[in-house]
Amino acid sequence: MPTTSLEGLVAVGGRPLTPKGRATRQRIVETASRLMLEVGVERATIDDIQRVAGVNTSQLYHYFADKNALILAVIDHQTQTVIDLHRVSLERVEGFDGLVAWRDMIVDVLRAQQCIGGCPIGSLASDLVETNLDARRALQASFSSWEGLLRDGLSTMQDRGILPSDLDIGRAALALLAAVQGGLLLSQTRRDTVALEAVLDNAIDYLRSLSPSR
Amino acid sequence: MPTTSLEGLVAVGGRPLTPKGRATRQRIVETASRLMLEVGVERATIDDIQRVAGVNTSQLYHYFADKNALILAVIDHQTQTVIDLHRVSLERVEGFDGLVAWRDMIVDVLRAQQCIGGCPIGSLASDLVETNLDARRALQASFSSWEGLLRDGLSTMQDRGILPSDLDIGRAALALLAAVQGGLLLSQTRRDTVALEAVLDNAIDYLRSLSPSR
DNA sequence: CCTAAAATGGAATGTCCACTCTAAAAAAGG
DNA sequence: CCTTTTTTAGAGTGGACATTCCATTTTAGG
Repeated sequence: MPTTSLEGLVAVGGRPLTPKGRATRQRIVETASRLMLEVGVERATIDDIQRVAGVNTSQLYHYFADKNALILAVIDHQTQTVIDLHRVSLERVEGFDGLVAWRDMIVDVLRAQQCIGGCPIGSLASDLVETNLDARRALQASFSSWEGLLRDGLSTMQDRGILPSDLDIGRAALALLAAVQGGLLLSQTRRDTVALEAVLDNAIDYLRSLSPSR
Repeated sequence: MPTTSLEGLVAVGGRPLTPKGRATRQRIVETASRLMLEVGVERATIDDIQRVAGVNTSQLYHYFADKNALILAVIDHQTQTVIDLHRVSLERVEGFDGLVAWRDMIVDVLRAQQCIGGCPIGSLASDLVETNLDARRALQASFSSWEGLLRDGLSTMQDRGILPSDLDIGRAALALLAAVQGGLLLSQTRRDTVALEAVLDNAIDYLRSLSPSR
């Protein structure tokens, strides 16, 4: 398995990184992440990434064996970004207010970027699932973590009696995640947040309809 | 506006098509549609499409000015396919049974293709929204038609008193469509239909929770 | 300091890919 | 039939793109 145990701490060939090297590598990954989100994985050229990141060919290939390795690093990076963002929002969820705040956060983020770009993980998934097995597996794991965050939030609500104890939390979390993905894709296409708002509101209202304490 | 008024009836330069020409054009569009769905728009090479469709370069460029024109034809074709499929399923919707049958149809189709490929329109959208304005507009229209089909179904239910008269049908239709898209993307990534089933079931159950007659 | 390793520089290579061009075969239609 | 249009043939082109290679500069650590 070509897994990097410690992220971003080695270059090609397992060579260690100096602070400077780590910074360069980081800059490449961040630039690649942005470009791949903006124009897709295929259209984000190595040349483009080089130019925007301000590095040259050797630097890029010093830190990544090939474009595929860079793609996998981008997946890790975007997963980290999304998970961090949603963790702070979801770990405070103790009731429907928290869930609504989470919904608002997602909508606000999309609006802030003018409905451009969609989901950092979802768009990678769309680009890569059918043509890159390693990527598909990594993205599956990303979705899993994200789903886990949601499950934890719902679980807290369940413990507090806000959701029925016989509710299948895992399934509900998966449905919420799907709602986010679909809402983002539609909103990205339509360039307005209505679709995202509608699907998330309905998903949350559905849970509300199950709530015993209401 | 570069709209083709009558689909598939002219070659480049507005030339009319003989039956033979129409067949060739059709074969190209169908092959391109399949390949673009399977490997994405970028990776579906003109060469690949030629080889699989059994045509040569001249034939392809006789019917399509460039790859972009082919892409737009593929969008039209896939839209037609999806709309036709969902119309037969949705125009019978008069109650929740019909909605559930529609859900089952979507799940069955995905299962039949082993969760490979995702949504013919959704994956085009993901590939093209950020880099191809004409495509984005066309796909926006595709989603709109699809949404209209759903709205009609919900409207029938509303007329029959199965859904409350004050329900925002448009918003509900949009949410359902988003659920389909998100469910398909997740299921495609996970290679199982659970995500699609979960999000659609919840979306339908939400509508059920609003139903006066129940 | 001095040496080994890491980081940077950038030209060069070969493949892939969308698209063009010239020409011939087939079909329409008067 | 004979002319015009449509369809098929397929070699060729120029650019884009991922990757390689050789060389120099910078940093780490004893």
